[in-house]
This record gives sequence, C-alpha cells and structure tokens, in this order.
Amino acid sequence: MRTRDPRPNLDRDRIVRTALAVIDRDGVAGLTMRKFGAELGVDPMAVYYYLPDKGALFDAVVEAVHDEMGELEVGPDATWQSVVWEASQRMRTVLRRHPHTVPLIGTRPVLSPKMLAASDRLIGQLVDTGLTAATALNILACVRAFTIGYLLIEVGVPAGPPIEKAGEVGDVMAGYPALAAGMAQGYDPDRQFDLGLRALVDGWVASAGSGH
Amino acid sequence: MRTRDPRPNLDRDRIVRTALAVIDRDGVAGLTMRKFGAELGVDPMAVYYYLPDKGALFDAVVEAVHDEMGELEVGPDATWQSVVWEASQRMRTVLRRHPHTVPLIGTRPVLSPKMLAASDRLIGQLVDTGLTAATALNILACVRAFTIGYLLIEVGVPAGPPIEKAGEVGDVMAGYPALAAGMAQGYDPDRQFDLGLRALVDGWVASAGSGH
DNA sequence: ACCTGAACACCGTTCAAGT
DNA sequence: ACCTGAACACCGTTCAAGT
Repeated sequence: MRTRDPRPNLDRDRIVRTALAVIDRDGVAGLTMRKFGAELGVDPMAVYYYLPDKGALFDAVVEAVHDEMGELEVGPDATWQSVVWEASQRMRTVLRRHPHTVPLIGTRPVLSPKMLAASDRLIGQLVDTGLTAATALNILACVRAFTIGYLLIEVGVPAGPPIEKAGEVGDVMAGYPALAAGMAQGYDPDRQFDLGLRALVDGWVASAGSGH
Repeated sequence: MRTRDPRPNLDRDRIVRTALAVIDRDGVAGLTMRKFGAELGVDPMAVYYYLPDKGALFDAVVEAVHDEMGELEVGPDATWQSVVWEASQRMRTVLRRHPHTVPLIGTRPVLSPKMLAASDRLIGQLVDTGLTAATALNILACVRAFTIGYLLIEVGVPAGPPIEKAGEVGDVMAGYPALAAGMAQGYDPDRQFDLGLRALVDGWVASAGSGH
C-alpha cells in the first residue's frame, strides 16, 4: 500500500554513505551485499547498477573516509613539520571515528583522481615549506605508514573470523614480568602516538636534513 | 587401490605450514576451507579436528610467521637503538617473504603465550640496555606500527575483492605535478623504509630522552 | 533508466556417522 | 582418535526480465 516513488531512490552517494554507516555499526565482515540491499530498501542487485562489485564499494568507502579528512589550510609561516603533524593527527582523528575502516584504508590504496589530487596538493604544500618533492613523498609515506599502522594495532579489529580467546589478560600477564612492568602505569594511546609521531618528524631533521 | 596409512596423516604443524604456503601462493582470500582440505588430501572438515575454526587457523599462521623471525641475540655493548633497529629489520625481512600475510599480521593481534613471551623477552632486552619498561613498550609499539604500516602500503595487497583499475599509472600522473616530481627519481622502498626507521629511532632520543 | 528475481557456483560450520 | 559426508544457512555475482 506504499506509494512508489517514481524517481530513483538510489544513488551512488546514498549507497556509499550507507555502506560506511553499516561498516561503522557492523564491521567490514558485517556488510554483505544481501543485507546491504535490505538496509537500502532495494533488491540486493540494485547496487550493481551503480558500482561494479563489492570491491568498488569498499574503494568508494575508503574515498569517503579520506574525504572526511578535508584539506589542510597552511599558513605562510608553516613548517613542513607542522604540516606533516597536522595531516597525521587529522587522519588519526577521522579514522578513530571509523575504526572498522582502518584495515580497509590500510589495505586498499585507491588511486582515484580525487585521491591522487589530494596527495599532490599535500606534497605541493610541503614543497612550499622547503622540502624537495622526493623528500616530501618519502616522509609522507613514512608518516602515513606509522599513522595507519598505529591505528591498526590500536583498534585491533580482526579482519577475518573472531580471534582465539586468551583468557583474562590480567591473569596471563603474570608470566611476563617485563610486559607487566611496561603496562603497570596503564597506557595512553594518544600520548604514545604523539611521542612516536614527534620522534618520526623530529628524527627526520636530525638524521636526513630538511631536504636542501 | 591405494594402501591407507593407519597413522594420522594430519597434524597441527602440517596444517599450519600448508596454510602458510597456500596463502603465500594464493593470498588470504585464496585459502578456503574446502580447497584447503583438497590441498591436504583430506575431507575439508578434517581440519576442524585440530583447530576450532578458520580464525584459529589464521592466528596459527600469524604465529608461524612470527616464529620465523626467531630470537634476537644481543651483545653486551648493544644499544636500545641497535636492538630496535634489528627487530624491525628482521620483521621486515620475514614479512617480505610472506607479503600476503601482512594484513593478517597487522589485523590479528594474537595473544598466545608464545607471542607474549617473545614480547616480554624483547622488552627485557631493551630494559637491559637502559630503557624503562614503559619506554621500551612505547617505542616497540611505535616501531611495530611503522614497520607493518609501511609493509602494508608497500605490498598493497587488497584484503577484499580486487581494486578498481585506474588505467596506466604513468598516464594518470600527468595531472599531478608534485606527485610526479616526487617520483621522478623512481623510488627505493628499502631506502625509504630505512630513513623512516632511522628517523623514528633517532628522533626518540632527541625528543623524549632515553628513558632515565 | 532503474530495479527485480531466479539461478549459479560457491562459502564456513554443525553434527551424526563411520572406522 | 581421527576422519567423512550430508546438510544448513549463508555468500557474491550473472543474466534475463520487468517497468
């Protein structure tokens, strides 16, 4: 008895936004094309009119998440260190809003025009602060590796079937004194990350020069 | 007409070694329980006698790869920098032999006794060189993040269905001058990685002290 | 142009049964 | 103890068909 909307009730944007929402809620493995169709209120195969396959859907989600990072505005007195720092922190902030997408981001290097343009722009901004393009690319690759690698460990979302249980972590720690000592003060992932990022950025200056 | 071997022709070790070999050959998605049974020459369900499910098989593969890294022998004049450097390089070497396992390693933080013992040992070795346990854990986490993050980008193995094609990379680069300039000299992943790792290690000294 | 629905060729896993 | 085989409840995707 529902009136049918004569206009298409599906479009690429709605599909991608919904996919991201489903992944945020149910994880990557929780997004099946069949359940996804139900979520959208259409036949599961309707999605294939807009995207060739599930891989393309994942790539589109990766792009959507990257879009959420926006563009960096760089002041005239910015250093390359400040630009790199800001880029990394922003990536971290956005990915912590979408923890289930981290394995996707780390694993699907989308080479769409939009993604390439974003990289090109960022490298250009780094070059403007005095780096060579090659050095900019190098440090960006390293900082990205650190950022997503750290998030991967931090969120610890298994990509496949569930992980074997290992009992109470607290109990297990008893047999590993150095590990236990290291974790005695508790651990603050943000602080740890900041220390690592700072080391990576500052260390580049100390050991490799600033690109000229 | 074949004579049946009266002894079990399956054991956990053979299962795990074969699984790693299959993943090396066909990728993670190429390992299905049904094909895996055929590979082993048994009914697919035979594996379930030794491991509860596919996730446990993946965890066992992760452990097997970690085992391949072996233990670090640390001389009396070793610095924490040399220990961390060696641990990272060894991880990189082993994972480059098993590129398809990288997403698995990055995504399945196995907490088995063996893995915990290995971490405990390494932290202990770092403490012996003068670091506090907390600092050792922190820098280890950061170096691991960098190492697997870098490998993840480097090997670029899609975890899900195949990636959307983006035409010839060379052609596409035309519209992205900074990117093109950065890649003009070609790129040497080993050198890039070494620079990043060195920055991370040296930077830690410069900005956070050496733990006392 | 946009969506449906049946069909195909797969999956992982449970469970009772065989030896 | 160790392995089999049928069965269950799913998958992603193709393709012809509907409107």
